[in-house]
Amino acid sequence: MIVHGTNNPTLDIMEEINGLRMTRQRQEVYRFLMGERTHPTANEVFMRIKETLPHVSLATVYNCLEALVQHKIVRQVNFDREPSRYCPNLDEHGHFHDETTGKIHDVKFKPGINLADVLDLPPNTVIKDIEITLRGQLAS
Amino acid sequence: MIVHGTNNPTLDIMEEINGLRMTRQRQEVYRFLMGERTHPTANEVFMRIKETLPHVSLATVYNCLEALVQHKIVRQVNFDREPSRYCPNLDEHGHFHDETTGKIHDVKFKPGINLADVLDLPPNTVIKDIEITLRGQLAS
DNA sequence: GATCATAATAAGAACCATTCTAATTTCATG
DNA sequence: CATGAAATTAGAATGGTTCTTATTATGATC
Repeated sequence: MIVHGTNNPTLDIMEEINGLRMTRQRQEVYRFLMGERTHPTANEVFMRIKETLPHVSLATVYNCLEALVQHKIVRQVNFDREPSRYCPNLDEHGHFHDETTGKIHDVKFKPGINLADVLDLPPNTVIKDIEITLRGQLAS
Repeated sequence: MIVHGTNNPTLDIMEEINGLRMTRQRQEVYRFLMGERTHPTANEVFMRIKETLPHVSLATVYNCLEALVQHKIVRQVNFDREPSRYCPNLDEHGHFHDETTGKIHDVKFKPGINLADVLDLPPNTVIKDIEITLRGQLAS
């Protein structure tokens, strides 16, 4: 198999983030996510970073996204069974899917709100991850 | 194509629910969901109602589940990108996925809690659906 | 009850987001 | 520079779900 191009970007920052080695591909994926705030899908990331890394593969995009998610650098967001979307906002927040525009908006919690105070969980429950998604429309 | 059996269960309740005609297959799907509270997948529903309707097809199970969901008779529950699960509890509630047992538990909101009071939504937002999912483990 | 139009079901093919496989390349370290 | 581990690539495979088409059941009307 022929793998094209160089992965030695002498001018690029390659330092680790959260213990994850920042390869060129992970860097491009991450940089794109940080710039875009539209919660793109894996395929949208792929289409876009192909402009910079023409020989990147979709599998690599999936690998990069998985690595970034596992190292808590980005979050994976799922709406029903639609393709997963990716979000660089690490603050605890939910997602609102506007049915009119199709856009996804981050939703903050009101100040002082702790989800454990809202949900009737059994005592001593260890919560590792919370996902709050809403569908609806922004009134005109 | 040969379609076996009869769909004329003289002894069964066939009245509509929420405007949905209760065919034999929909009835069996619904009855099973009401009895089970383990949030089964479509395939699990299929395996089970085959015992009663040996010639039911998986596509029909999916059709029935979709019809039940669209008529707000059951809820569809998604965890990440795992197979959808189905829940006959129509009260507003979330779902807790216990990683230790693999089981899914309904999570009620604490009394007097209104989600609109918790989330920082733009004014006049119309929310049509909310999904709250948690992953973690029940402490011993 | 017979006829007709419509809806639901069955079986299997198709779809498509995602994961896997195997080969190659890159990287970190000595 | 050599070596081993990790990352990338291309393409095949996977699997939950949806689609297609033929058949059957249902409800309305006579």
